[in-house]
Amino acid sequence: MITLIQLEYIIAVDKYHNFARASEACFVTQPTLSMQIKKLEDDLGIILFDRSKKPVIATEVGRLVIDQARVVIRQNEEIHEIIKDFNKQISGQIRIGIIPTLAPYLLPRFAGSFIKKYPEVHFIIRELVTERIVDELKNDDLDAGVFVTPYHDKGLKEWPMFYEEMKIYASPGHRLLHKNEILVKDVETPEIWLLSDGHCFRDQVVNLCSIPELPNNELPFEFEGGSLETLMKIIDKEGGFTLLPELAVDELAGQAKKQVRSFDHYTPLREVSLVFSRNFAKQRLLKLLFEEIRSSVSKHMLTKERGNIVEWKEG
Amino acid sequence: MITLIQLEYIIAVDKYHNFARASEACFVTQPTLSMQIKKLEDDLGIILFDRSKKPVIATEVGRLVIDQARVVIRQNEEIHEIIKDFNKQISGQIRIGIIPTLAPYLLPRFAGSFIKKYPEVHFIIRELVTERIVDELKNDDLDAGVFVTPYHDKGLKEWPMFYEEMKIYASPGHRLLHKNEILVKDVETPEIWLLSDGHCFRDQVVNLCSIPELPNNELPFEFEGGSLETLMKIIDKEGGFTLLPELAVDELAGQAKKQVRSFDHYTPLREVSLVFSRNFAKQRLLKLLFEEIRSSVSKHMLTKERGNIVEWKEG
DNA sequence: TAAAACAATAGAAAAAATCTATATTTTTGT
DNA sequence: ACAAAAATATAGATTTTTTCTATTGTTTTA
Repeated sequence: MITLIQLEYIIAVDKYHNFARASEACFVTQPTLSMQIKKLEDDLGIILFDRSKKPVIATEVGRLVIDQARVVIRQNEEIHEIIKDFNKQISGQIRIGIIPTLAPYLLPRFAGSFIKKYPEVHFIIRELVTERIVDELKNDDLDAGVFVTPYHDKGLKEWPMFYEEMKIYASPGHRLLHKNEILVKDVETPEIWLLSDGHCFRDQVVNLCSIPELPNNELPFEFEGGSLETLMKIIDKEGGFTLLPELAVDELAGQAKKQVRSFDHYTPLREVSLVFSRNFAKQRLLKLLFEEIRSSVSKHMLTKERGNIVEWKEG
Repeated sequence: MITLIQLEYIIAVDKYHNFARASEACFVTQPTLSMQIKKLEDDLGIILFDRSKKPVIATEVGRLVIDQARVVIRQNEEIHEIIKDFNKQISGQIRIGIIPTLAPYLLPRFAGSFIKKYPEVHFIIRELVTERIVDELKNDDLDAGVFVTPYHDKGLKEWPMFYEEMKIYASPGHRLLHKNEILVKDVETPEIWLLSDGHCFRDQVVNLCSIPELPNNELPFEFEGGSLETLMKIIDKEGGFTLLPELAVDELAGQAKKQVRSFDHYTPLREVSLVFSRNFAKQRLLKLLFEEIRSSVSKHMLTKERGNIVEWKEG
């Protein structure tokens, strides 16, 4: 059976008149290229290149076959062109609201590839807390929201996209990092740092730890903010710990990675959905966005079976 | 990277509107086909088939991509057409003489594929003993001969094609079959059956066993013939043994296979060549025939390094 | 509403492609 | 003509990919 790779290889040899240089151009080693060409020659029952002449030159049949190979490769590339053209037909405007604990980690994953794939779509993104997103959805100032569900609002439709694990981030040398088993009750201490009110992730942590209200009075100061990055920097300096969602943790590098732990025996998850007004008409673009976001996160996050969803809002 | 197989698969699904039947048509299992199509869809970043509808139907982009896939496949098949057309240019007559101990085993291996590949070549084959072939080559009644070399004739040119091992074939239950080591001296007995005079293989066996002349007087009757098949049948019935060339042995099936042994510590070989008159002009067809025959025998026979060539004619 | 048909998924096994190291052949320069 | 260099082929190990079997999860049909 002929393969497209083999055709690429013979085209390269025909171009460079030299197996070694052709193999470089194809990003493989010279034996790889030699073997594939030999295999193709055996399959076709003909000799494509006259190796006795240096530089190597195509045989009489080889010439004809290589020219046809170019046609095949060109027609194959046409498939990509067809898709690009088709995606250009997808046009219009889409206005998205996304919460601050997701935006910096999720946006870079799908925004670039989405706008490249659908160059005719005008894509507007605003970073807002959940409550604001819901308001604007209902006012029709936004087309869709990306936030943590279930939100329990009859007027909204939720398409769950993925499930993020809630992990622990502690200051270097913190006692939690040395425990060989971390349970939920281990984090039910006033030592925990939280985002300010209004951020659903704060409510989720409070819910998980089942404490009515956590006074921060053991900590050197109170923090009012919505940035996980800031929170981490404070913890590194002042000590203590917090919980972080999985996508934020994935970004960490080097030393910081070692300050992360998972809960044992119980995996708290937060469900992230694409949310829109129930009577929203043009769902086609949303469906494409939904697929794009899902394919941008790693596969294991697509299923909720690995843990338990933590609610943050009463139904 | 798109592969041609994937394109075949999507064309099949588009034809049958059903993954299982498409997979049958492609001679693979349904999961194989499903996975390859999924892989292609991921690579292209689009969905080709709408599986929610039964029977499955191509999506809008899917339709465009599948149509282009047909173009790619057709252009690829054109490569084979080009080669077929080219081979039609190869025409003319070629008259070959081949010895009786090779003809029945070697001819079926290359004759069919050769005439199919070069339909414009008129191919004439005659089964003759070496001496007759040489005569007719010199009379120009044959273009080439296939026989055992070296023949030591200055007027002839020999292209060695392959090397056949000489093996032992004994009647069922024969003592030779139970020896755990068979040497050349073990077969130097009058119990050995041979072809009649004029067959080079007889001379080779006599040469190998280094006995001036072997009287057959211990055997129930004398055999005059040139067919190894007949010889084997006699041995099965009357007892005794003979030597057989490798290609004849390869044909054996079931029980007969168990009556075959190889020599230990020493592997006698016979060299089979394509031979032609030194002043023969049109060598192009001969070269093609040479390649065709070589590619029809198994690879290990192409080299003489595994044993020792037995001569049969003084230089 | 149960059975049948169909496609997706998981894990193991088989096949194929690729790599490194080395041999062989051809070309080049003296 | 010969040694060195350049180019391609070959061998064996390793990695990657494909395919298979078995099973699960959906949708359709009766």
